[in-house]
Amino acid sequence: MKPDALRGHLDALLLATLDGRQLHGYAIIEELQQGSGGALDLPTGTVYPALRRLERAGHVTSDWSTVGGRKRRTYKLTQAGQRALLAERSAWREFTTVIDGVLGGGGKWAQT
Amino acid sequence: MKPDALRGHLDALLLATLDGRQLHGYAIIEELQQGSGGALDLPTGTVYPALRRLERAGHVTSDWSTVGGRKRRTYKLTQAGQRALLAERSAWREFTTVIDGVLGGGGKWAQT
DNA sequence: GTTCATAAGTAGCTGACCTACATATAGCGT
DNA sequence: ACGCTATATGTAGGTCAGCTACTTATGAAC
Repeated sequence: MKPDALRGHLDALLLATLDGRQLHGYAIIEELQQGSGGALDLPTGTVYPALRRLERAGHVTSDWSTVGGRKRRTYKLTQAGQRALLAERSAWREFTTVIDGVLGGGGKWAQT
Repeated sequence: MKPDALRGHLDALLLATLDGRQLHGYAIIEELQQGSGGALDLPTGTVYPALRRLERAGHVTSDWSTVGGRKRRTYKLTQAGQRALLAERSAWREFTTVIDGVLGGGGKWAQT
């Protein structure tokens, strides 16, 4: 998959990954990798700043913990984040519906 | 719909709109607007440069014509453009499958 | 004669995402 | 002791697609 097709949809992926659980950045990356069958291999330089953005936006909060001597910053959704996730999901549905319409039936075939 | 969710998918829309017919830029914009039920309202500053990009890439060719005293640059797909459209369609399908997986079933529910 | 619809275009900005790098600990092998 | 790999977090800087705003031009309507 071309790397920046994600543009504008990364937040949705992160919020969805954090839905109902607490994860740290590194774990989120692995989770997305596995959950997509290897199709999503997000670099840390993409994910960490994105999580900070989400935190600044109030959609997630973070806490530090130490596991096996290593520091982790674990994130979880806020209530605003939950709401944002719902919004992202419906925006995604609308988006795919529109594009599907053009790509599949918006052209010359359209037989209404 | 948030304006730049399109990033990376505009080419697919333009190629699909031109599939099997010749259109000029202004008509493409209107076509996309109608074909999407008003959801897609692309500014000319987005579409014209994109068409030029596609022409540089060899995916479309353009010819000038004059209708009612107004000059139009009409575009049509090249064979490479046809191939590109097929590629864009399958990339789109893959993309939505991956994101749908994460957004819908990639999280805690995944009950495989 | 000015306003609207049609038609095409450029200039400049923004910012999300990428690439590449820096930092640090634990554990393993040698 | 030393280096390498996996784990874990982060920053600096660049790219470039798409956006905003503007310019140019014709024909029709008023």
